[in-house]
Formats: sequence, C-alpha cells, structure tokens
Amino acid sequence: MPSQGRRATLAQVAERAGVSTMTASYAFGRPERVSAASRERVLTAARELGYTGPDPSARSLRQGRAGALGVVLGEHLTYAFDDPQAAAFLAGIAEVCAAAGTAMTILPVVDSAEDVGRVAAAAVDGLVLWTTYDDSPVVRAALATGRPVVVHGGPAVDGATLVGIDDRAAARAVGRLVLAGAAHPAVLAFPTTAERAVVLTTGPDPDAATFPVTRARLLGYRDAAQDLGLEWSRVRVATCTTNSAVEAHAQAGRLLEEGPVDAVAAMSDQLALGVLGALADRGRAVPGDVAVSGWDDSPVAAER
Amino acid sequence: MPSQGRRATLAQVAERAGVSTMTASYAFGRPERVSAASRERVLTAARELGYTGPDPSARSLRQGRAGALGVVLGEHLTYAFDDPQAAAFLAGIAEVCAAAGTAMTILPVVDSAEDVGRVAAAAVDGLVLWTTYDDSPVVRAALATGRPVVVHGGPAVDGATLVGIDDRAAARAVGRLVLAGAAHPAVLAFPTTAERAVVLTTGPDPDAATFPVTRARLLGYRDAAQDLGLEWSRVRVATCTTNSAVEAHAQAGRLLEEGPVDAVAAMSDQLALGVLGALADRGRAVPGDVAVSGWDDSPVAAER
DNA sequence: GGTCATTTGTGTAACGTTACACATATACTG
DNA sequence: CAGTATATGTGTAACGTTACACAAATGACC
Repeated sequence: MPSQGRRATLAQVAERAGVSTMTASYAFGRPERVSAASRERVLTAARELGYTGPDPSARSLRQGRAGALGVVLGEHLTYAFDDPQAAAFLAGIAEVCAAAGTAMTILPVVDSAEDVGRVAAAAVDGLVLWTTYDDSPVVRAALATGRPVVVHGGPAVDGATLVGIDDRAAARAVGRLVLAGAAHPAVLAFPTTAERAVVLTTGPDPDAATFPVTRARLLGYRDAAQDLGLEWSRVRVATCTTNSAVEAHAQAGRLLEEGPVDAVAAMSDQLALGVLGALADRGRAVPGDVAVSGWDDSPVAAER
Repeated sequence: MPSQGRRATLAQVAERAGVSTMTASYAFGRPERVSAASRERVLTAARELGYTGPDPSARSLRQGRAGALGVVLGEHLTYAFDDPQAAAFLAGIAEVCAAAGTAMTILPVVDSAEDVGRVAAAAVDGLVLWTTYDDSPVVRAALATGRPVVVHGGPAVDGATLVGIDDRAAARAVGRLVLAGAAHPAVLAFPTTAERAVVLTTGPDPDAATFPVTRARLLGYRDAAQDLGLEWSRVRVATCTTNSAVEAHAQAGRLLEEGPVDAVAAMSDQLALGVLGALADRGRAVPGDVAVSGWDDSPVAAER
C-alpha cells in the first residue's frame, strides 16, 4: 500500500529495491542507463512506497532548469481572458509549451513593488512579457533575473528579444484605406499611458504615448493621413482603457456624439466591434455612411 | 556593475556585505529579523553583484513549497481559450492566485503516458483539474502526487475535493421549462465519452456517458422528461466534441435535417448559440417555433 | 586468451537555500 | 543592579536530487 504521511524519497526506494541511489535515479531519469532488471526492481519498489518520481524542486535545483516558461501579462491578467488578442497569445504559447513538454507559469504581476518581486521569485527558465508601457519596472525585473526574456509588442529594450509586427507600417497601410476621402476621420485607440486614462482629443502627438503598440499605430495612422493629404490635427482620437467591445461601444458613442465622423480606424477588432455597435444604435450604415477598420482578422471580423 | 555570466549566490552576497550567509538570507526572506544596517549592506552588495534574490528552486526545495498552483485542462488545453467556460474558469483561478501571491502553472497534459508523467514532475503545491471523464489517468496521477487535488465538475474520486454545481438538479429544472409541451424534443450535449465521438441518437442511457458533467445533465433532462410525462426514448440527443458554437451550429443542423424539432435543451450557451444559428439558417423563429435553452448565463446569452 | 569497447553499478560531492538552536548584545523591569 | 525579555548574528545540518568519475562485469574480436 502507498505510504501514509510523508512522501518517500529516492534513497528509500533504492534501499528497498536493493540498489544504489544513483541506480534508482537513473531508473527514472535515464532508463536506458540501467539494466531492465534493476529498472523493474526500482519501479516496483517505488510503486510499493507510493513514490511517484523525483521531487521537482530538488531536480530543478540540481539540474539548473525549472522546466517552465514564465508568462507575465501584467495588468492585463485581470481581463486577459476577455481579450481575444491576449487569449490567442496565451493559446499560442500554451501550444508551443505543450509540444516542448514545458509547463507554462502565469505570473500574477502588476506594478506594485511586491508584485514585481515575484518575477524574480518564479521558478522559470525564461520569461515572456505581454506588451506593456515603456520603462515598466516589470521589464527591468525580468531582465535582472538573467534569464532569457521575450517582449511581445514592446517596449524594445536591450537584452530582451522583441517579437511583434511592424505596427507603424501596418497602421499606415490600413489608415490609407479607411481614412481615404474622409471629411471627419477618427481613431479609436488603445491606452496611450500606463495610467490608461480615457482620452478624447484631436491630432495628438503619437510620441507622447508610452504604450509602444499604441504609439506605433498612431504614428502609422498619422503617416497615412499625411499620405492622403489629410491634416492630422483634424483627426479625432479616442482611447479605451481595455481591449473590450463593450467599452469601445461607449467610447465610440462619445466620439459620435461630440462631432461628425465618417471614418474610424480602430486598433483592434474588438474596438471596431464597439464602433459598429455604436453606429448601429444611431442607424448609420457601414460602410455606406462610415468606413470602419479593425485590426487582427479575428473570427469576429469575419462575421461582419 | 552586475556580474557577467553565472548568477551570484547568496553566500557571495553575504561575504561581500561582511555578514554570515544566514543574515543575508534573512535580509531577503524575513527582513524584520535583521537590523536595518545589515539589511542595507546586504541589499547593496546584492545590487552590486546583480543578485536578484534567492534561487526559486533552492528555496522551494528547502521550504517544501513550490509557490505555485497547478492547473490541468487536459485535452481541453488545445481550445481552452476558445471555450468561454474554460476561460472563465481560468480567469477565476488566476484572480485567486494573484490575491494569494501564488503563481499559476498550466500543465500541458493530455492522455499519453508521457504527458501524465508531467503531473508528477510539476513543481506545484496543489492541483486543480478541469472536468474530465471517469477514471481518467490524469486524475490518478494527480492523486498519486500526494498533493491536494480539486476536481472541477467531476469525476468524483476519493481523496480529491469536488467542486461544481448539482448539474442533475439544474438540468431537471431547465429541462422542465424548455421541454414543456414539446412534441419533438431534442438535446444538444457535450461529449459522452473520452473519445468525444459525435453521436446522434435517441433516448440514450445517461449512465453510459463517462463524462460526469454530461451524464449528470442528461440524467437531469431525463428526470425533466419524466416529470413532464414525456417519453425519454423520443428525445433526440446530439453531441458535440467541443464547447464551440461553430461545431454546435453544424450538429444542430444535422439534428434539424434528420427530423422535426420544436425544443432544444443545449448544455451550454455556446451550444445554444449554434442552435440559434442553425435555426436562423432555416428561418425558424425562437421561441415561437422552437424553444431553446442554454446553460451558463454567459454574456453571449444576455444579448439574445 | 588477451585486448578493447560497452554495459551496468556505485560513492562522492555538489546544487543554493533556510530551519533550528544557540550565542551575544541590548533594552526593559522593579 | 540583578534578572529577564528582546533584538540580532552565526554555524551546522539538512532539503532530495543528479553530474561526474571511476570500478566491475560482460561481450566482441582476432
């Protein structure tokens, strides 16, 4: 019968099997290194003692590998599962981890000093950070661990690999299509600052945005406006605090109430969905009355 | 400057700070245990050496705690992020973990023997399993680790805590409403077996379903049918392999093509959504022509 | 039968940390 | 000022495992 109380140790298994500890270790970690007979004896002894394999922490310490990839969603964690982009990102990582046989550790980290410390305290072999604002303390903490760091969407920092697309160029291309011929162009944007304040302004300075993704796309839209001979100062820009259709609906509503709009470039399909909702409320036709663009080619986009 | 190459060790930090290793350890792990002066010296030395805190694995080994909660989604992992129920479940766990300062480790585990081994190899303090079928090897592996195990939605097993609702009673209540007065009742169900075969049958034996959730809800619907004086053997049941509106749309289509239907009890809002889609394709009115019920009160349900 | 390669087993020494128990210094009590 | 409580520092001994190097046994080959 399996042991009651404390878990058995590898040494105990070895003793019961009548072999050395190392032989028992090999039986689990490198089965081909040991004869079939010994292996069988070890596994039998293990079963009898209720030993289910080497202790993960001890193994990690000795081997110097944690066997897990750390994922930091930052403030996004709160609503990551509501945000299709974040969810898709997680799903992608999960798939790769599954293939690699690696665990995926999600770190609950926002900005508090206490939280940031958790990045260093996590038993992981590397870190993936979801897009955050420039100079976020989380990025510094991640780099300080000395482990490999990948930042998705920015900010770009020395020592970390940046993955993502050329947001500026893409926004420029999209902007040229959707803003073409518009008399009253508008942008529905992600947050511009770490505080995620809701902003409703006109022709803002893209470089003032500290969220790299937002900044790059604003720059791209401005490029597009210039390409089209459109005054950037006449483009109205509203921000949402999260990538949510519900919130976008409300913000788009404000945008529509406070002035005429005949083209909206939204920074995500979720935001675009909100725009469509707000337009529908007012009986405006798309694309007849108002041109709308989204971003990610998500399933939602296909349906409209 | 931060050390190049290998990470510094606590002993090195202590030496540089001119204190014992234990004092350095306390400076990090229990700051109030050490004088402000020493603490400062230790932290300074650490900064100079690029030491970011105790090695997580070593700490785990010594303390006997991993500081992480393991989550096993099983085969669901592949599409967990597409399944609103699974996503909400993950979000809830994530929230609790964040509050508790615990990491959340997602284990890529399906049924292969290799995968199941990963449950034992994970550095976690406890395990949460997403609903799976009876007698799944993953459940056994989880229990064998000797760590606390919580199973969401079943199966119920000795040694593990089961969380979930009384699916049978709830299904009975819902079934009594939606199937009332139906001449051609139908059920759109989750998979019945581990193989997730697509089934289209009539009055199946609920107890033959090895997915506890499916079984309980089928039992509840059958109870409802009896309550209503409806022959269970006349209730048509179709299954979907995943909790997806797209697939439900197709399955509901089959259901509608192969015979008349005037009431559908779907096991989730996603499935119900598929039913609505299939009905819309055929110009059938809801609830005029066909009564439809979902399950989870998800946001999607509110919109319809 | 002797040489060499391969298979299999073992002892030792870490991996980096913290629990524990004890020693010393300092502060408080009456 | 003795007596006691509290604050602070330290040495030792694990925590459970595996890398490494070596030894012994086995097999292959001519």
